[in-house]
Amino acid sequence: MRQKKASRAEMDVLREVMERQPVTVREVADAMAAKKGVALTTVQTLLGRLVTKGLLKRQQADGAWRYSLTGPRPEVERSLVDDFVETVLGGSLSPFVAYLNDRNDLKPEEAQALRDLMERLDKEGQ
Amino acid sequence: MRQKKASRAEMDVLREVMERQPVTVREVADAMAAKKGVALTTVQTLLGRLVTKGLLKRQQADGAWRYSLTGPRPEVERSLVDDFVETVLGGSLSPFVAYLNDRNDLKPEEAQALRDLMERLDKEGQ
DNA sequence: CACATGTTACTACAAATGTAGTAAACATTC
DNA sequence: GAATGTTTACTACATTTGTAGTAACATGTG
Repeated sequence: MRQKKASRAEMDVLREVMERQPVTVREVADAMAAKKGVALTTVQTLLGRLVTKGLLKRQQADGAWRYSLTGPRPEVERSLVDDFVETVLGGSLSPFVAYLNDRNDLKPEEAQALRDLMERLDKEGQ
Repeated sequence: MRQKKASRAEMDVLREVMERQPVTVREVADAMAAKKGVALTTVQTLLGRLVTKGLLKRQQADGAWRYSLTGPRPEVERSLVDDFVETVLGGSLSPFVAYLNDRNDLKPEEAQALRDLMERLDKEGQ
């Protein structure tokens, strides 16, 4: 089930939602205001478009809509990576590996996760 | 020097260029025709936009323009990944790790590269 | 050289995106 | 319950993106 793609601006709010769901328009706007001044109504529009695209849903909660992901977060994130690797890298992971190699601030859990993956790959025998 | 971003359609041709540079409009169009029917002039427009955005440059070669990356490929790819991790994943790599975990068709070199990275991380301590 | 063919430059235009204003609906407070 | 603040629904509009047509220019070929 290929997910409809979010635009770049939409991604910004999608990320906020992922991190605080279920969240209100204002909360997202405030969170974003920190880095970048964007009007409340702009956020509202973006959230609406994300709902239309099926990435978000919203439910009423004490007099205001609260937005949240339609699916489990890990799956959504996964499909984002999936799309990126496919459309941008053309399926090749080497650029990603190169990137990781240049980046030395991996969080311990992340490093651990990668380590686990390697182990699994080894067990599976290439 | 934050690179101007390529749109999705532009990415398609950018990838072709990366793989065959320096390449002509027709070559890119032909290569793409395989998967997706797109007019020669469309490719031309896209290439032009990529030049404008500073991602590609072109030089005359026996009567036809040949397009190629303005910078070294690894660097371009890296900045693509960089941008993705930043704007889409918000800097977190866990989603990527999750993705890798679900994907079991890593090429041996890629798996090896990841393994090398882990080693380096281990050596670096923490 | 007149024509067929390939190459490039412009132009076009609908759809998607980025950004936001305005006004109607509610809720809150003297 | 009139004034005020908050939330939501619509509408708007300039850019950017996706896609391509047309015309001008160059070039190889009888």
